[in-house]
Amino acid sequence: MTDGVVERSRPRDRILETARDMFHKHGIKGVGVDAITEAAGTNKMTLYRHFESKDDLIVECLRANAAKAGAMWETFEAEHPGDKLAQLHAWVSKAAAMLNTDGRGCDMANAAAELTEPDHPARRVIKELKEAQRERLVGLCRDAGIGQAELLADTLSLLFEGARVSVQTVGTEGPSTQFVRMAEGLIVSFRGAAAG
Amino acid sequence: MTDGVVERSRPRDRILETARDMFHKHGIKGVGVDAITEAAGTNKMTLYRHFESKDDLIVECLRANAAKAGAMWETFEAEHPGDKLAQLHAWVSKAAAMLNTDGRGCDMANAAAELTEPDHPARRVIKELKEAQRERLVGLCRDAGIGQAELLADTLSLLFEGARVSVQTVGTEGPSTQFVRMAEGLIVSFRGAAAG
DNA sequence: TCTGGAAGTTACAGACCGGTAACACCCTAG
DNA sequence: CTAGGGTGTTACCGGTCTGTAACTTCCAGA
Repeated sequence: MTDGVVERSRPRDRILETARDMFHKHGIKGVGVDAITEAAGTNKMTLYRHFESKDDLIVECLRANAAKAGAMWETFEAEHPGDKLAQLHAWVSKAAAMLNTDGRGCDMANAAAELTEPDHPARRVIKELKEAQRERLVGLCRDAGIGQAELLADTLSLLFEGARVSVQTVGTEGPSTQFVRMAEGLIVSFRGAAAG
Repeated sequence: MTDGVVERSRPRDRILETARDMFHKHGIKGVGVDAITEAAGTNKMTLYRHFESKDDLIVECLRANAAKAGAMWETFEAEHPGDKLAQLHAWVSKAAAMLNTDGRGCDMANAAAELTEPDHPARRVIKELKEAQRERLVGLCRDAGIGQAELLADTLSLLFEGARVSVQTVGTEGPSTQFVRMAEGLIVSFRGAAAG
């Protein structure tokens, strides 16, 4: 009933995919390894043959999420080759779509909220992956010819991040409905400013 | 060592205060009722004489947090009586200060990330309290003479919310450093626009 | 066909969880 | 002094958690 990844793929892949889905939906501490392996159509021993611990599995899930998010950027480039400004608009559009289709926030942000131990292995990879994402957005803004690229990128990412948690707390009818208008207005405003 | 609320106050107050602090620091599922009562200098039975369940305690903690946040607004009015624009700037300043002094995000947002059950009692009070906070900020913007008060209030709250999760994921040196600049720029921009 | 490794099964350890029962205590109001 | 309510103490329940041990089954490749 709950399981959906019982296709015949390698157990490790099924576990990773199932864990990603369940962590996303129910939170990390809200899902036990037994539940993951059962939903993945396998068993606990197999999980512990492929992952050192639950923490290790968490880290791998976060990396897999980042990889999937990274693939999204390639579609922007593929759909608007060379047109960095169009890719930036595509980012806004994609972000807005995520707000409406997914009531849960960013997996990394949610994980950071749950895993409070300062030296938890997930914390350093969260920071690493978030910084990489920021670099990417800054680069896109810069290549789109925007002067204060860092400031725009940071503003956009803060808005998006805030919108995701807003969806999680008050739902899709809250402040997040204004996200596109805010983001597009900012881009216009930054493009209007001195581009050097 | 960890406990700090062993002053002689009523056990219920000590439990509530301690739980607020521990939930904030370690997350909700990261803290057990035993740990709370021990840190509060009391015991589990006393907790369950004052609170129906852990979920009930969570709800009361969230309400207490909101009450404390509400008190903050009164200081704005007290320090800038009648000057709504100054109060808005005070809000920005206070928000920025929170970003630097508290590495954890908003308790309600964190709780929403952890408590994923759609009908969890905490979810409805989170929504209720967040909506009340939004109303308050919208009202302040409107009273400050800003035309698109809702849009500014939503933008500011999304920025702040995003900044808090950013601090939680990448630390205080990330995009959140730009929060004040972004917020003040927005206020200027909105004041420049038609105020009707 | 044989073999070796991957995967499945069962059972368990040890800890922690939320929540309750039964009882002893203490302190204040009458 | 006494009665009673709030509090503290201890022990316990049933469940869940991560992680492991020992063993069996299965299947692909030589």
